[in-house]
Amino acid sequence: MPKRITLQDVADAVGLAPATVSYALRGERGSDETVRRVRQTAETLGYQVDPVARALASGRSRTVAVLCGSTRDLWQQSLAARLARALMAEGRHAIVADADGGPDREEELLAMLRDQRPDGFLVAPLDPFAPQWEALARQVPVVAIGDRLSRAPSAGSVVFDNASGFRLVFDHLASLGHQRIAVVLPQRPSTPDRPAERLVAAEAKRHGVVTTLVRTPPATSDPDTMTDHLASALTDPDARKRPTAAFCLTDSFAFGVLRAANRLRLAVPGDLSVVGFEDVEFADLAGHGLTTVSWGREAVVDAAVSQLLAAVDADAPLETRTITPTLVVRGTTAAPAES
Amino acid sequence: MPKRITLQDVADAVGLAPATVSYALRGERGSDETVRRVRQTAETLGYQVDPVARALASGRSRTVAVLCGSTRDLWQQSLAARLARALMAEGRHAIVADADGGPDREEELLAMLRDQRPDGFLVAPLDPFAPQWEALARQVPVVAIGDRLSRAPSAGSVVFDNASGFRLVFDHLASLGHQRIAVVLPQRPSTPDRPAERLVAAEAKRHGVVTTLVRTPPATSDPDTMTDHLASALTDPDARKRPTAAFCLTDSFAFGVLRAANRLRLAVPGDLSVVGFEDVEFADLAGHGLTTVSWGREAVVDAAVSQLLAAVDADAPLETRTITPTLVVRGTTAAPAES
DNA sequence: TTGAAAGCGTTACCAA
DNA sequence: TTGGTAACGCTTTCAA
Repeated sequence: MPKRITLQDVADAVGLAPATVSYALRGERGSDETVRRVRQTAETLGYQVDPVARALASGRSRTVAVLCGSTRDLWQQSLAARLARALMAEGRHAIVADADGGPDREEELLAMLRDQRPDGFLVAPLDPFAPQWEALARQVPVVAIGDRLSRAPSAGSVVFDNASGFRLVFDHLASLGHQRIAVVLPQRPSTPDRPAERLVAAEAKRHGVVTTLVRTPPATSDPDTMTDHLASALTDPDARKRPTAAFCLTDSFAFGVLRAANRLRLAVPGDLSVVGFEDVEFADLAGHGLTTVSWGREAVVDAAVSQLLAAVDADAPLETRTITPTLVVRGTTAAPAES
Repeated sequence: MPKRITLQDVADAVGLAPATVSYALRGERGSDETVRRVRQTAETLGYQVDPVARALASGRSRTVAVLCGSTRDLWQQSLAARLARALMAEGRHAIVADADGGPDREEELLAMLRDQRPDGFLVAPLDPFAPQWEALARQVPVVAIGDRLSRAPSAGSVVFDNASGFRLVFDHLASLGHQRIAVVLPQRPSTPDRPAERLVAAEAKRHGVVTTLVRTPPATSDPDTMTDHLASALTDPDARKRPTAAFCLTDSFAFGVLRAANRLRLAVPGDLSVVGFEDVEFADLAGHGLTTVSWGREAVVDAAVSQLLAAVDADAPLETRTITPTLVVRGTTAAPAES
């Protein structure tokens, strides 16, 4: 077990005090000459700071905690992966945790993560109202993705312009002549920044279309559950009451709908047009293609990471950034003629 | 900023020395009565050990480092997410890093991760021959996924029974009458545990079929690149030389092939049957379905995590575990008749 | 069974 | 500009 080279070793080698070496290495002080010598010696000795010791002494760790609601959801999984990559690119470690659907688990994880002394938090909150956010945001920069943390004014956020997104979808479907639209949304209550019900109602009214809300459990690995939930909504015995389009607020749901349609022998898009609300990869390959609202993941990741690191490094104030959607049309068709 | 409650605080409150409290909390020693009192007091005070201080003092951190080759690859992304979830379920933190395709980056990250004092490593090695694995594996338990670390005999591994996987695929395709099969594989050299070329040759010989190797760059976000690479292999002007099936060693490649086929106006599976070699979700939804070899991700994750934690906690020896494949047939059809 | 004291490797404050 | 020295909060060895 090769013993670790410590600051003390470098100090001894260069004939200075550990403190001086520490400062020199960080470029915080020291004459140019000293800094040069110290760096040189550290280099040849192969010295590397010990991040753990540093974290204990300084309270910061060059680590960012990423806490997401559930990586079972493909969008979040890909988001987490991208955030981690972006952070690494900035020289930070990501420590990722997954609340896996439980708000209580979320709270517990938060406490554990805080103890790791991360320099900042990137969270996709399950419960944006939870009281713990406030205390957290006061201690360390926090950027929430998807919902603002209403109780924690000092936290930053990246939110989605849902109103525009809904408008794009309903404009599209209505222009194709769809009169009855099923909206598939998660069971958990909607939040101020994702007021699904309200937006659906508004769009329905604006276009004079009929909507059916289908609430499904969060992305489950079990497609059957999903199918069961969807089947009843899609198979009204009276064909004139059956929805001709499904608008899915999660792409996982969209895939669930496609599966359900398969089992029910509904042609997509012949009998049913399907629209997703995220932009998972391979939307172009699903069946005849899946029309989606795209939010530009790079933009989301960048808005979150750049904002957080600016706050961490330069103490920049946190803010709310809004992501604007685009509609990518694939595979939706006009509503089938009434028979 | 509410001051942190330390071991000292608990010790003061209960009237014992910090050392005693430390031991009692961990259940390492102390009379039953002492342990009870200490725990009780810690509880009411809301004491939580500081993981950073503990890591510095003890050298262990209840953290596991997960290093993967590239989370751009969907399979690895999902693997990383599942590993993280499994680790959390066992009360460990995951610190995930992504070498993002570069073996040199891999080496660099490894050094950084080691400094975080993880209790173990879970790696999907880019370069299983790299010398650094040996030193690492001697210091801390390492489990490699996908390839054994030949230079690090003390490391454990989870490998895939590729021979069986290839056999399943070729048996399937040959039985459907396919005579010319394109095999899409990554450009990076094959490894002892993934001897793609050798297995292809063996299967080709066994079934008397013709194979074409198509080497593509690793999972890229740019579908065009992929299409360009594939196009030439799939569009021999002489139809009797054109492959009737494509066997893709990565599902990302399979999706790439499906995209390429779309652009080339090749019907799938009419003109071209496509088989994937991983089991990404939604394989059932891609076009008319994608036949895949499934490796049971739960099994992979479990084999890796349980083995690693047994070594960490109980000093159990590490071993090589092999995952056996299953063929999931979807959407492949008989080879088109020769014209 | 309990406790005192010496680390663990840095950083930060305050003198020199 | 530099250096002592005291944290940081815990574990561990060695004595009591």
